[in-house]
Amino acid sequence: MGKNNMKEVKEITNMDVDFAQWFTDVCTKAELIDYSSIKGLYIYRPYGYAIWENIQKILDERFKETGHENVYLPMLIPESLLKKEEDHVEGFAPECAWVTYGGSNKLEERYCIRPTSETLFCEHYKNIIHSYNDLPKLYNQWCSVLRWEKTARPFLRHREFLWQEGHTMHATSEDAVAETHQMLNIYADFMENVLAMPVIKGRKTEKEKFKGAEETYTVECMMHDRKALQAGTSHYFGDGFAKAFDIMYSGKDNQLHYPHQTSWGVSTRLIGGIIMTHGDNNGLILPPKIAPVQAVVIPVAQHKEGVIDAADELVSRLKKAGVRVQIDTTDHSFGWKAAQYEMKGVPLRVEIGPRDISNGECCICRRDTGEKQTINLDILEATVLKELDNIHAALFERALENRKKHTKVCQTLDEVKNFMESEGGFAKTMWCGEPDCELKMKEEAGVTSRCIPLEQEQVSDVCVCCGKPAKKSIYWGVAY
RNA sequence: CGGUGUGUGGCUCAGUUUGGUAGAGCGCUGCGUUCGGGACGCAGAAGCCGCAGGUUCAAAUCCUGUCACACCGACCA
Repeated sequence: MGKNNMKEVKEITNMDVDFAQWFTDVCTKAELIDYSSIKGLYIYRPYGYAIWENIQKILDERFKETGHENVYLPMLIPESLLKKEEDHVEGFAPECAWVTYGGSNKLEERYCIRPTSETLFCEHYKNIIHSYNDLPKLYNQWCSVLRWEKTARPFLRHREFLWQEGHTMHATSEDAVAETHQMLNIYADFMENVLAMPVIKGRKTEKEKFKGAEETYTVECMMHDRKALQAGTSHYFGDGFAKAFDIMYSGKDNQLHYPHQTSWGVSTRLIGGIIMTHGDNNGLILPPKIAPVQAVVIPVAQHKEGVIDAADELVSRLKKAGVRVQIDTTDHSFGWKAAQYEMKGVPLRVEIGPRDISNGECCICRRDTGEKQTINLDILEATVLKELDNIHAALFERALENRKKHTKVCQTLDEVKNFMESEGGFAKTMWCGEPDCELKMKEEAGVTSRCIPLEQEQVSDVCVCCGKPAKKSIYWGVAY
């Protein structure tokens, strides 16, 4: 192992100085995103979109393995349809964008550009669910949705963003609850084992749950700056929507029943999570499993006889081994290329120059640690594959360390306040369950409840806020 | 939606106070020398000064309006 030869990139803001600026610098300089002429509507550039495609590919496989089918529903929702479920419309109406003209004619009824598709799925389900034989319906849709947010940030808060939304209908509440948990677990597994982002699985409080849901489950992640990111959600709806939309099926008992519903989703916000979990002052660091380019081959002194050929040989060998690999034969200097691919977070850099060629070697450099090793060409594929695994493990470990280091068990509100003011992170406490206490935590300590973790731990006997007996443990933090 | 700040070649900005030929660095293109951590020389291209009105002989500069972006709040995947 060689020494760390990386040097800090000048063009991006230091993350310890201004994390928000560092984040936007990475988004634009790593060529993930560009601004469009409308606020909150961003252009996903090829490199950024490729990350999303890799996320899609892996998640889509897992959805299909668990029996889900992809569908596509319209992008416009008639106002009357959106209004059918009261809580739901109350939650989304303030941020809807409306289509009011068709050509040059004003429409009889205005259409909302979907902010989410529960209502459309319900309208459709009403048509196709009649019998217990029609259940379950396990549908998923990959699409974009529109929410007219007041503020916008790349990946974290778009007005239009890409996501998947699963919408399922089940004969019994038990089945629906099981589905809700199954999908939460798929998300958690995906985030940890593919994105190398450690998650806390939990349930949202009444205040934080999705409008119209009976229960909202969440996977919460801690970013490098110790703020929380809700990385995915899974909702159990009970039969509320079914009742509002009059969806019924005949059971084996020849009686009419309401089906029970779920929905679950993750969005391109995950990319924001990846950036803020793994990135450093040299730019992006991509988890190998979703990196569009897993290894970049850089020929050194490429004008010299045989160098490009030797580099091409490495590329085709790695391709054959299943590695997503690229070569850079542009005229930029070696140093420029090294910095460039660090900025873009490519997990491994493979260097080969005249000296290596005569020794039958090449040099491999890890993005996450900067460690370099010179290896015999015989073990090229094995080393690259092994190092990609090592990088994944190291990224996960580092993120987990960060979360552990900045999670504190607190007994009193003052303790939470001090913790948030001094270092910040997740405060783990007991909570009595009263909304008033939750509100007070926000007012006094500036934190919102992140989740009631599924893995409960009795860290005290009384509520952190009011001091009354409490049975639930809960995480608090500042959220994105 | 409130507070603050900013809009000038692709990027970072100077020029605005005091109106008078559109500037610099980086990047880009070409040629040559370089090539194991952001190389160098020479030559070149590139701007309706965010947008719309107004004042003036004359506006990047003054006035009015508007749009966008950034940060901080309130709201949110």
